[in-house]
Amino acid sequence: MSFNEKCYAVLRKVPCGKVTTYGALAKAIGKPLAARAVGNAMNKNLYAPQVPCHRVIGSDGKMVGFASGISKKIKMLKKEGVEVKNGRVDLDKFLFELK
DNA sequence: ACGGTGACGCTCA
DNA sequence: TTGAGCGCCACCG
Repeated sequence: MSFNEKCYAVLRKVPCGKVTTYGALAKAIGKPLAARAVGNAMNKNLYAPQVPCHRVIGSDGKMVGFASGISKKIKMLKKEGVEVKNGRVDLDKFLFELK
């Protein structure tokens, strides 16, 4: 089980209408400071349609990166019931507690 | 084994 | 409040 696989495993648990952050995800894996590495894993995204990488956002609730386009990402989230304002998400309400 | 790269995160100006 | 800088970790050539 390589690092990126763990990322996918945890991310896969995030339900619709909820989101998580790279930092939280990294922390859940056991590497609180590996947020960057997580992003790297998402970028590779070997498990493309299987993993909801669009539910992963920045620690401040701002969308970052995403090769497919931020706009599209926002669209998908809103579609799932996540309230997005100016490319921002209310972490207090939509941040999923990873365990 | 080494160095470069990147979908991050925090601090300081 | 926004922008720039520095430190992190894992993957790839």
